[in-house]
Amino acid sequence: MTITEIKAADAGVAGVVGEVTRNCVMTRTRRISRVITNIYDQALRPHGVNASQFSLLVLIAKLGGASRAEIGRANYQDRSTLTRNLAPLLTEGWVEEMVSERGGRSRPVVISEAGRSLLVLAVPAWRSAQVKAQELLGEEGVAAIVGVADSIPPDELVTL
Amino acid sequence: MTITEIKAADAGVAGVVGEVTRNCVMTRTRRISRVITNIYDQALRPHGVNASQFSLLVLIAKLGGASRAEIGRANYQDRSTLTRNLAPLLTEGWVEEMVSERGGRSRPVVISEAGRSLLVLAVPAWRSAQVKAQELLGEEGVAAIVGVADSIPPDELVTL
DNA sequence: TCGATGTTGTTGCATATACAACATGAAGAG
DNA sequence: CTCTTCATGTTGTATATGCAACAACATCGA
Repeated sequence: MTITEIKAADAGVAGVVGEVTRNCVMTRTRRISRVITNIYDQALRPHGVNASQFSLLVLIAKLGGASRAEIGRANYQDRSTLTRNLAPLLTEGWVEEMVSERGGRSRPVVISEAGRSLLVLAVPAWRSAQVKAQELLGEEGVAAIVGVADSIPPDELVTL
Repeated sequence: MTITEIKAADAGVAGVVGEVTRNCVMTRTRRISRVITNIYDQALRPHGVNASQFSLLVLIAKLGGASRAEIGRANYQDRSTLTRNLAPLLTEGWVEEMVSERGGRSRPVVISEAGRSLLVLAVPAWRSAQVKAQELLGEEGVAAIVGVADSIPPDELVTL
């Protein structure tokens, strides 16, 4: 490699770094996710539940008797992730296996009485975190994030 | 618990579920993060690098000789997460330990020649994913996410 | 009825993420 | 110079995340 080529390559790298740094929405999306998740984690910690678990529990309550695969699709998560994220909720007794009416391997889950109690007890902490998050994101930011999330097509997960 | 109390509790839970479902920015932020990350993961896969790693490598290149703690702060990540996320990059040889000038336990890292090559080779895949992501997010969505991410205060991670 | 096909759940593997606790070393206070 | 304090990096633990491969079950076509 000649000096010229080395300089060209370096310029190439610098260009790449600048382009990605200036524009990458993946980097920013993940960054926002970490920061926001942290806010809710802190607020919910006293209740022994984390952000991801609280979120999943609400979804399960909303869907009411959905299978793992259905929950996964509703939440844009892999089936296997769902199976694993469900484990702590089952251990804590916030969620229960249902007697599956629908045949197949479908194994629907429902929120338990303990789960409902947790939601009611922890929702003030969620509200507090929500306020902080809204302050951090700003009005436009909140509107944009809600708008974007609520308009993701149901089958957007490439694999699944 | 009387029938009345049960109904009240149920109404309470339904209210909580509705409120969180309609408004939670944490749930949405995490959802967006999963979907967007997936897009870049797929595009970058042929190059043997994932979204998180590509992102981190660019950051390391941009910072040029930053310590783990500094990289973590720049990326709103815990120190320990940085140490661990660095491992695959070191294994692949995309990043190298520097001879630390600054004393203390500071252990700065730099991008290697192999790392620079990877960036140049993989950037077309990144661009392709970036286009897909922009289509999914929409112009406003992209603007909002960039604006939000770039305005997070440097010390926003509660713990750190 | 039987075989092909598709869905569902699980498990092995690799990585991402954070907290708590610890060891190390630097910098100041006295 | 010593003790305190602070920043840094690592490790143990727990969870989150997705892919690949597999097993189990349903359904449909021939």
